[in-house]
Amino acid sequence: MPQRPYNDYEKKWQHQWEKDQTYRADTCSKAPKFYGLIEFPYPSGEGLHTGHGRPFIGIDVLTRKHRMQGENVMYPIGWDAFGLPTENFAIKHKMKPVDVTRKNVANMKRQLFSQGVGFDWSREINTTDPSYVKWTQWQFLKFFDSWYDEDAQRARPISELPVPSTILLQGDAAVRAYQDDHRLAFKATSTINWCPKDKIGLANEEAQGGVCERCGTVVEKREKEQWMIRITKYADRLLNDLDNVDYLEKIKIQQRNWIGKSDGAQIEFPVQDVSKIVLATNNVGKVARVKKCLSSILPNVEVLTLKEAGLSSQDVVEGSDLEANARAKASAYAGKTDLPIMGMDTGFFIDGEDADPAAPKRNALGGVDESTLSQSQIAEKMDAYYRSIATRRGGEVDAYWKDFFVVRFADGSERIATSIRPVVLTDKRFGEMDIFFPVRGLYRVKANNKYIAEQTEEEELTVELAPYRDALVRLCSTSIQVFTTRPNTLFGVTYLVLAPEHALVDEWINQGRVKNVSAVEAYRAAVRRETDMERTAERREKTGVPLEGMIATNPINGERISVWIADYVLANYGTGAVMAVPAHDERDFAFAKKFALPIKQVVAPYFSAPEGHKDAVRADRPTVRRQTIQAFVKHWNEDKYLCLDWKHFGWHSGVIGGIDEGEDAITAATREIIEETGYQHLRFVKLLGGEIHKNFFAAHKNENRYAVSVGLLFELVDGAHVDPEPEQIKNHDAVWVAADKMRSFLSLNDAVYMWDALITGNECFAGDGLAVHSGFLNELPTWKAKEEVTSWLMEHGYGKKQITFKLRDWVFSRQRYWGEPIPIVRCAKCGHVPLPEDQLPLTLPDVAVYEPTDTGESPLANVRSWVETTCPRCGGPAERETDTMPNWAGSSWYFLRYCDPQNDRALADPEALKYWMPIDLYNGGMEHTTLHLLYSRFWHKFLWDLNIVPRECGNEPYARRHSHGLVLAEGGEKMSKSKGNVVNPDDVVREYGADAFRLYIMFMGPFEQSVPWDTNGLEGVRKFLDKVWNLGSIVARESKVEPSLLSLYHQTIKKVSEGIDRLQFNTCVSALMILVNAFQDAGEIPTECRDGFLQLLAPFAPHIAEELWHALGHKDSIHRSGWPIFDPNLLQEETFELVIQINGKVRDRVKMSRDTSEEEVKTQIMSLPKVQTWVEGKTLKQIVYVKGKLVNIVVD
RNA sequence: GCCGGGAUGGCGGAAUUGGUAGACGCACGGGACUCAAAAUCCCGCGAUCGAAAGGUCAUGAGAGUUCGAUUCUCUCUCCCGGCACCA
Repeated sequence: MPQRPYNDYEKKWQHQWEKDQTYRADTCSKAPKFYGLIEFPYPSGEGLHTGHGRPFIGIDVLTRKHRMQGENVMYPIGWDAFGLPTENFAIKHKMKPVDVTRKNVANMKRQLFSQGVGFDWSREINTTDPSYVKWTQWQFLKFFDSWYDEDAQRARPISELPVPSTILLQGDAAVRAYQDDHRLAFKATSTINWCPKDKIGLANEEAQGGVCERCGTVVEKREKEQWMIRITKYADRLLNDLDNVDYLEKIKIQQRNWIGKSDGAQIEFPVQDVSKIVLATNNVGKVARVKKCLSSILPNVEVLTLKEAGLSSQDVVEGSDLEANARAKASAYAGKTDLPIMGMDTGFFIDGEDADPAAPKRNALGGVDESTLSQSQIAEKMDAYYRSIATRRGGEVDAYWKDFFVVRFADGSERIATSIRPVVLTDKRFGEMDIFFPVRGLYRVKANNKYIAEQTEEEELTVELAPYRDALVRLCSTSIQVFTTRPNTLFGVTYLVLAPEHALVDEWINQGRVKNVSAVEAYRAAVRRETDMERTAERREKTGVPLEGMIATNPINGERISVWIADYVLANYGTGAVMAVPAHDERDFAFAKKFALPIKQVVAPYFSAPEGHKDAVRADRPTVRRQTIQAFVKHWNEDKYLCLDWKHFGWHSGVIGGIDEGEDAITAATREIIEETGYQHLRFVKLLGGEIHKNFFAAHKNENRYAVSVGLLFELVDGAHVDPEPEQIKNHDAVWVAADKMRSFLSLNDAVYMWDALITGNECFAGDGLAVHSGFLNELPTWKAKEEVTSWLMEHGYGKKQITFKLRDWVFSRQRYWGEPIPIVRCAKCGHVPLPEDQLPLTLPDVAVYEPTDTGESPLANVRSWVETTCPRCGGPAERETDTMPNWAGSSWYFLRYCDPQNDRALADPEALKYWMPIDLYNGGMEHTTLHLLYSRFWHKFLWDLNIVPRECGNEPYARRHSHGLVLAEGGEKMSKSKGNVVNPDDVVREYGADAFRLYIMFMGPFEQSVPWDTNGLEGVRKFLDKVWNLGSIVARESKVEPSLLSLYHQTIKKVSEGIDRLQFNTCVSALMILVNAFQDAGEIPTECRDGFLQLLAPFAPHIAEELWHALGHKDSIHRSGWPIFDPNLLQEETFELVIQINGKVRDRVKMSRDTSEEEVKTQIMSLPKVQTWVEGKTLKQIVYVKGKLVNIVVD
């Protein structure tokens, strides 16, 4: 038997393919395209291990099939080459990262080549190439140069950002600051996770569980100014667009969880500190307005005019501007009352007019003495004046109200607030003039685009006057904003908790309102010292400190509640504050227990039988409402409980009974237990959770019952027992049930619920149910109560619907050398200035020392010659940004570059992108489903928004995403260098050949599951390949082909074709093995099967297939030769084996012709001897016939 | 704790809409060839009772739906992955 010289032919074909460019993709092709992608590898010094082979070879098989089908296939490869391991290795060995990278790439490239992976090497890219870095930096500058338009739901150039007139008025610097606040790439100080070992800031994603993802070191917190990217703006789109892509379901779920959308409400809890306030004016209009605004949010603030406060009006010398006027008015009454005095002044400013801020109204009056005119004359004059401006300026002019408020307290302290209400002046006239606000008829509110006279009072308050009202509220109280997903529990709020870092805490401390400052500060310091590790440690005891002196008001019921700080509330989620509902939230419950805070049930579990159930409410029967109890009675010395078995109704429950008029639950339960069971000496132990509601048909009373029920636990003191009255026990027996049988014994949901409460001791109910003890919400189901309470909050200005995401903005700065420099220059005069495009790429300085600094600054900061530069805008001296980008940057767009890898005018030619995108299949590891996948989807959407990626490509880069399982070491553990269990593919390829390696990798198990490596398994596929090799010596017979063999051949085509499409490679290999075994058994390969079989084999074992293909006399490569097609008529043979079951058990099989009719089948099988013996003496009940498969004879 | 996914021989795993459980491969046992070994080929290989024919039991455990359940439903146990004080 000839040896199979795989070493010779594998090398031969690998070189031939390279020479022939067999796997090259052609962008100009008219053929349908197929873009298959694997995650490009990081060129590590260790090279590839066998696990890497799985995705590479799997997608190689898939793309080879598509190529053979005549499609224009792109299967590219590149290197994600920036990164810490290379940098650290280079530092350690005194090398340059660029050289380390080059060496590693060469090695891994050789490995891939030797495995016969059909990559299009002409498209190879490397993220560290300056030609690639250029475009990564260019795209960063696009983020810098963009803002997110919420209305249009897309990114737009910053030049298109509408800047409010109030900002424009403040000059260039203010405009720049405003723009900086809206850029998608922005700089912000944030607490970062700092790895003291790697000396690098980590993204939240890289510091999960409080340890560094790379080295496992416990991370520290540091404050640092970092570049951030506003990925949160895309949260909704990243979430919703998952519906339009074909990802494995588990991948979608992970993405959804990571984005973490929560639907709820934002609620404002006022912390009022002013109860009476005097307005330093007798202007009725102003007073009315203030009263209206305040009463809507702080109803118990009493607003007095000077007269009402018993103060006589004084002449006030007007100041030079609004602030001075307001201040002067307030000061005029200082010392004359103990009440706070509010001075206010309001001005009307017209954009572009030469307004006099000191006396704006005089513009309208044209210097006429105000005192000589009546109110209506003033109004008329002003009306005419403003209208003339609007008309002259083309109908519409930007204008705004500016209000200034000063509250002066008796102790001399002041609180100030301003509000700005933008409006548009028009020459249209609506409604009547308001003598106190004389331009009323002429303006339109910018925020809602409605003319003043058309506004409802509601709109006036919530839209037009919102800034005004907010300012007033701010003067009379502080308010705490909380986010909750369960606004329906608002009546159950018993305290508030702020994150220790919350800004309000600082504010209150500064105002001297917190009475226990030292305790609060001590707690905050302790929290700051904690690592994330400690803070999130499991089953951690709740800690916290009350803010003494701060009392909040529950807006829905006016209850006064305490305010705490505690580290279980996170500063960076929601509003950094929560309303605590201990009865319905586990964390709040634990906290309330620890600090003895009140717990108030506001949701009752609700039980009702589903429609059609025997216990379901019956429409034709009356409903009787009752207070009831359900009691579990523990045996006096055994672990068992007294229960009721309702003989005729199928119910198993605790002792159930009604509460009579004037009775409490314990008395009622005691009475019922004695009456129904006869046991006498009871001791009450505790209540089981709160009340529950239950609606059902009470068969024993023939009526519907709405029961409000309470669970109780009793203990029997002794066995004293008196037989109960027969009347009491006609419906049920009292039975003893062992504790461990209780759960399966109890048949009623409510009984099980109470039992669980008994066992777990859990008094906190976090589920949905009916609102109770909740005023106007009572007995509404949770979903409805949420709606109702939210509308109430909106109506009363205390809150609104709110959606919150877990997703945080992307920390984009790394303080390391081996990454893309961020192409920004810091200029003292101009701020952050982007590098002009013609200065890209900004390359790393070629320096000897690039070790990280302990200060947390990038090593680049030490390279002064590189750092010092000139400002591209003003030409003055400036410094370069020294942070570099994270690895995720280059990998967020590499799939676009593959489409046109050498382009130096664009990141890729739009035509190439249109042709190739989206990616037909993207395969990668589950470890990248949260980060890389999300970042790159986001990045792609952004480019798409800006039309850099053409519309035709779609806004999702990956049409289909799949993931592969790990290859584990032989013992089932993860392969790792430290464990020394890594299998090197080079050894495998040398010893068994590339084809055997590939085939085994594909055969070892389901593609998406983790499977341990097994060297013995490799022997199996080697034997298979030997068989294939030796098939050559089997004579191909031209004579008639055995029908069963031909049918098997067509089945194999079907199985392999479909299997590859579904990435079920293991079953494809097994199908090929079955076919080869059949060829061998037959001693022939039918000529008509010969080529097709090799074609089916080619994607898996490309070398041997090519070798045998050429041995058959073919001149061109098998890999572009076509793909066999099965004939559906040949899939089945004419006869089949009918399975005969009797009562579901297989008793016989019989050959049948496919065209036998059902009748014939049935009569034929009944006469079979085996059937006879099984059926004899029994009555035939039914015969089930499944065509072409089986018959099931059912007998009695 | 929450969200996913899973559990099938000694092992990796098959069994697309409920229809012959254990395909294919490994390991193991027996045989042929050989002086012998390797390689190769042939046979066997879930458990159990039986001389055999054949029966019975078996897809993590328990229940249910069905003529029929590895597949669907419920409860539980264990394993893997992800998230984790996210209000």
